[in-house]
Amino acid sequence: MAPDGGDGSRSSGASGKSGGPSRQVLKKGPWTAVEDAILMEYVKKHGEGNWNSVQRNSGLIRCGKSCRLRWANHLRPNLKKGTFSAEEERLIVELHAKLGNKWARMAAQLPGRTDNEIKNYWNTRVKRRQRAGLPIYPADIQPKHHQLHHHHDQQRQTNHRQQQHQRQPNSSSSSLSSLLSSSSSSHSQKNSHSLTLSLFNRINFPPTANPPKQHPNSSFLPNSNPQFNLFRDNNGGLALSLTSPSLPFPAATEPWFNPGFSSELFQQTPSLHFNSFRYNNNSRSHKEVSFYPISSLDMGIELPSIQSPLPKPSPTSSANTGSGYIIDATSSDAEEYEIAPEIPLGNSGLLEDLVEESQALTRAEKSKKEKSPADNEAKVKCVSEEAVENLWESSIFAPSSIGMKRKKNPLEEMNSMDDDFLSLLDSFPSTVTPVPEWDDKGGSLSNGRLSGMVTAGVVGINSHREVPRSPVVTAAATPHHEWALGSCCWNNLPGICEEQS
DNA sequence: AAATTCAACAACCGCTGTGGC
DNA sequence: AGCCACAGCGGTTGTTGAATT
Repeated sequence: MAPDGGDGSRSSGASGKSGGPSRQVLKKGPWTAVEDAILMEYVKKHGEGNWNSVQRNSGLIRCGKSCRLRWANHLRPNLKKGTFSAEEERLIVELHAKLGNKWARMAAQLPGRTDNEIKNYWNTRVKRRQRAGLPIYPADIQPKHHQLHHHHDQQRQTNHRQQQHQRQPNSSSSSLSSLLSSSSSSHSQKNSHSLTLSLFNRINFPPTANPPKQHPNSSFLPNSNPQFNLFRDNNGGLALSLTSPSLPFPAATEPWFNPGFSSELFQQTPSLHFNSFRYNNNSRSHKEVSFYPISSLDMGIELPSIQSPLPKPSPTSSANTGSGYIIDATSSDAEEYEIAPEIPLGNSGLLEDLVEESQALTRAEKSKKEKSPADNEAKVKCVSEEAVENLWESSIFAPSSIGMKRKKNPLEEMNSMDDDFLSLLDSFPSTVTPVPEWDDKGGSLSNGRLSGMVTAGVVGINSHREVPRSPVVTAAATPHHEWALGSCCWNNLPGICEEQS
């Protein structure tokens, strides 16, 4: 094994076990705007991959792993930021029921979303529901991944956790979600008929004025929800899109909106029309959540999270059901996915459930040795399910954007910034290397703005270092966007920025 | 107003899988 | 086959701001 791949991400800060070209102490912690700019510049010039060479060639004092993560989670085009839509949440729940803690695979089904994002969302959601005494999955979704084709993975993860426990006896590890995903419980099953809250309470979607964009290579799936469309692509994969581009950007009036970076983007591209959703958070009653599209110009405030805390169950109403919520599972979109509870399993994360599964595993091991016919049958089932799943996972097209969240501007970081920056400037290659194809198409974050920004930083606006970059509009937001982008193919990107016409 | 709690997010860590040599 | 470097994944932790007490 190659722990950390020698990418120097270990705490000591030495850059790699081989010593490497430099034994510089690698920077950790939050990324700065300057670092982001450099990384984006680098990726634009050299493309993705070779993350370990980023440090060598760009002067970034970051390990390759960190660079990859930063790129994947924040800088790459087509990233969708902001709160998850109800539909996305629904999808996440369904996918989790199906896949377990396979965040990356789930992310592949959620255009513009990262595994980290989904993971974070899930963990907090699980925590919240746990605290509220609610089952993890809504009544109409039952996990089925546990005893099927992911057993191996979970076994591996379990081993992994055990190892970590051995290494870190004090670690509280065993996260809730991993616990959940690795445990099949009967809890949810028990509650499946008494469950009174669906996470997806009634959501009112008004008809949109804009006709849905349709993937040219996809077939449009009928969907009762006028704001969301499901597509089945050529590969049989499913994808979700909004009928109008949803760019959860802040308005230019947001305090963290960096006007010098790309607010002009908004001004210069009148053709872009951003919609978002206003969340009518009747949070106290949680009876109804309504969305309606609004202009980005109307987005003066951060959208409240739909992941808002669940109300405390009233003592009276929660007596029997564990919660006092009114179920209103009107979402019909899930029909497209149909997570059928072939093996009805719950998933509450309760210890007893873990024990149960452990016993079940033991039994399974036994029967395995006996090579029962049922075992073979199960294997066949596994294979076929995997085949279906492979079909499922092939959809990728992601109209979205980079949306950056607020950042802080800690003074201490300001102090270190100059040093960082100077060293970066010293080592940043000045030669211009060929720009990937996609750079030509969209323009020029790099050679225009970014360089300018870096330069500007030199002459004195480095105090904006922590000012987050404004979101970068992708071609997805433009009417003539090539839809079949694919979140994995960056060699043919339509430009990170389209601000220049 | 201060302290506390919590949700959301960003980033790191440790591990596995894979491909090249 | 073994080693190494790298990419990627999943779990965990730390930080921050908002909400609550």
